[in-house]
This record gives sequence, structure tokens and C-alpha cells, in this order.
Amino acid sequence: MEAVCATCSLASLCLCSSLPERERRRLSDNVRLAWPMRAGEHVFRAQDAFDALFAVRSGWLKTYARRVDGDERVLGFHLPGDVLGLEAIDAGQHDVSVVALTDCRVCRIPYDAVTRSASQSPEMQQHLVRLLSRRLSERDCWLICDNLSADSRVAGFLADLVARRHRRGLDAEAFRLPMSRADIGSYLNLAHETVSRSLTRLEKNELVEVRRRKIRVLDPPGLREIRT
Amino acid sequence: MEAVCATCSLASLCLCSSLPERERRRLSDNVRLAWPMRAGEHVFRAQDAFDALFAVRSGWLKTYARRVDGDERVLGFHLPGDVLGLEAIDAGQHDVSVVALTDCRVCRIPYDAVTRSASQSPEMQQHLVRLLSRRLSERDCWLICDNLSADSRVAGFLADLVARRHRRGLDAEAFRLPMSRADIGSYLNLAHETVSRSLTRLEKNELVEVRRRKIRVLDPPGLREIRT
DNA sequence: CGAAATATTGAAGTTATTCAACTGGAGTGG
DNA sequence: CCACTCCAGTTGAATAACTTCAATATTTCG
Repeated sequence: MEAVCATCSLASLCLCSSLPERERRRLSDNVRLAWPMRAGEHVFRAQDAFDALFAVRSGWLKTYARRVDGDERVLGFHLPGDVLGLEAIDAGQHDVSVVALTDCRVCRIPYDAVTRSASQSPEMQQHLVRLLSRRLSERDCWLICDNLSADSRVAGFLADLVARRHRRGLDAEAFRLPMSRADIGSYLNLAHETVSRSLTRLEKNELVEVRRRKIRVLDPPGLREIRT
Repeated sequence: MEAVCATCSLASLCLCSSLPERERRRLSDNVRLAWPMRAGEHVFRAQDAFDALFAVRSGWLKTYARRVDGDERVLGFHLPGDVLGLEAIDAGQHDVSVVALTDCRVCRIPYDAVTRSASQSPEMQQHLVRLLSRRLSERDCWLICDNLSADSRVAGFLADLVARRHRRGLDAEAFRLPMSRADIGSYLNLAHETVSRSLTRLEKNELVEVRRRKIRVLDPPGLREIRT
């Protein structure tokens, strides 16, 4: 299978946008559209050497780390267009793990190709810096840390997913949550029982319909507005 | 007052390290060692246009944002060597505010000088990318989010300050906390009363001595090990 | 010195967690 | 096809932890 950044619908989110055509082709030649991954397979693990960035083409993934006590802490969920591995550039070694939650396709972009491209193309250089800067400003932990009730954290989490799916042209009204309640809880810093109860309450308030992992969002603005 | 990156003891943390001498001088010519700032003055505010990065030379500062409801949320505290403003590069506009907690000195580094330097020096380019990457990997929110008790959050907060002061060659055993209990609470997502109580408990356990804002750390490893 | 801000401490109230029981699907194998 | 099992999810009750409200103490600064 061939990587065709030139025609990739996600290019604007990825690394190759804003590259002059010649550079884009050059980078593209170095990119391998990874073989489809099965749910449960890892893109990389903490401690692995860093030598490439990854771009999600399809599917869902999650980033997690191990706590001191050994158990898992979920740090984020990824959709098509997300770039993975940026935080390992400096250390040259991954400090988190990324695992596929569903079957996925992921592009591998060797980091030396990025460096080479950046040294010859100011546009590429800028793009990389801006990608990093944007990620810094995103701070998804506001969701978690902002002294919010369980309900507003869960609502905010769903609103975030809806917004991201919408931006990517995916169905944002009804979709399947690929992660367990425990994953959501780990991400939001709530017990999985609390996540469950919150979803029930959101459903009672007619903001969403939840059946197991199937979700239908009835009132997106309502979700964003919960502040309790 | 003149900026003298060449002789700055913080260069390795800042932007000008790993620059060839010629480039360093060039950048240095564009850097202004800001006039000393008084406690309470802002380096920049949310909504301000972004056109420069800032490097802390001395003193303490804090970053904060406004919540939806209008009140302040503290996002971090800064020591000499920290670079401020990186998260605004992409948007071209600041989304957080930085204010001096004590009298400070802060260098202003015009961003177009950085861009120019980067386009001519692969080292500078790399350095900027790595600075951004490192900041991404730091994730100070682990402290806050990691499902920890109030005591371990406060202990972790102190341990983090100790480590950072140590790395910078500042007195890490005894120093003055420049921020209020309310600031610490906002940062750690705790009520200020809870911060106060936690400090009292840490003192009872002989990990620290706290008198108001004066702190003496008696058992740094002990601080790091609290997990309850 | 006196006022305002900051910090500490106590008691009551809330909220999420924990422990436990139970339910419902998905997958397995007879 | 139907049990059987396992895991994820839901729900209830008791508990623990933090917050809130209130009173008091200590600094700081005009």
C-alpha cells in the first residue's frame, strides 16, 4: 500500500500540508502507510526508542502511561488526523504508550525525513513548530482539572469528541464509543461507576442517548454548557 | 541594560544554546533584557497578539487563565530558565496570562528573530522543536490529575519545585513560596483550606517545616513518595 | 496603628469512591 | 440452538475525602 499525502484528506492536520509540492512528494516518499493494525496492537510503547512520528488515517487509539503503582492511566484518545509521538522528540524515547482501540490505519513518518525536510523547507519547519505549539495550547486536562463535577467532566468529554469528529467530517451525532467506562474514568479521573452514573444522569436530562457503547448526542450545546 | 546570551547562566534552558556563536550573537542582538518587572505586572495577557517569546532570568511568575465563570485558574509557576509563550505560536495570540509573583527580570525574544535564526541554523531549528517537545512531555497535570489525595498533590507540588530549583542551582532546601495558598489550590485543584491542612499534616509528618510562606524541606525523597 | 489580605482551624455538608450485588451481551463449546 | 462463562456495565449502600461556611489568628502594608 502506498502513502499518498498529496491526496490525503487529512493533510491539513498532518505534517505535509503547507509544504511546496516538491517537498511534499519528497516527504511522501518516506512515509509508509502502515499495514492496517488490529485493535489491541501498539503503535509504540513507553521506553521504545523514538525514530518516527505517526499520523492516524482511520480508527481510534488511546495514549496511556503507567502510574508509579503500576496501573494504567489514560492520557488521551485519538482520531484520524491526529499526529502521535511529538512529545518524544526531545527525549528520543517514548514515555507513553499508544494502543489501537479499534482496527486502524496509521502512517509512519520517519523523523529524520521530517528533519531533512524541515532543514530545506521553511514551510515544513513552521508547520512542525505550529503543530507542537497547537498541541501545547490544547491542554485537554482542563476538562479534567477544572474543578468540575463528574457530570460536567463526562459531558465535556463527549462534547470534545463531538467537536473533533465534526471537524474531521465524521458522524458526530451518533457513533460508537470504542473505549470502556474504565478508560473514560481513567482519563477523566473518575471511578468507572461514577462515569456510568453520570451517563445515566445525562440521559435523564435528555442530552444524550446511551446504550452500552452506542451513543447518540441529542443536544450538543447543552453538553458544553454543563457547569455544576 | 543589555542582553548577553553569551554569558547567561541559563542559556542551556533558553533558546540560544546550541546556536553557533555567530547566530547566538545575532539572536542576542535582538533580545532585550526587559526592564525589571515589579510583582503584579503582566508579561502578557490572554487575547494579546503574540509576537515574542520570553525567558525568565530571575524571580517567580505564574500562568493563569479565566474559567468560563470568570474566575482565575492557575496553570503553572515559573522559575528562571523557563521560556514563556510557546503555546501561542500557532494561534498568533495568547490564550493565557502570565503575571510576576515577585520582582522579576524577563528577556523578550522577538519571534521573527527566532524564525529568521531557525531558517538559517538547523541547530536553532532543532532546539526550538525540542523545547516544544519537552514542554509537551512535561505534563505537570499528572500531579493534579493522577487521582491523588490532597496530601500527595501538595507534596508532589513541593517536590516539583524542589527539583526545579535544584536543577537551576537555586536553594532547594529552604525558600519562600511566592504564591498564596489559594494559588496553590487553584493549581492543584483543591480548596485553599485543604492546601493549608495538607501542609499542616506534612509538617506533622516531619517532611517539611512551613511558617506562612517560608518553607524548609526536611525530607525531599519522602515528599516524592507519598501515595495515598 | 489600623485595615485588608492571607492563613489556619473547626464543624457540617456534599460528592465521589468503594465494596458488593446484579444485569446483559458476546463468545464458546456441547 | 442453547447453556455457560466472562466481561463490561449498571445500580445500591456505606464510607471517606474534600469543600463550604464560619470563626479566629497572623501578616502585611498603607
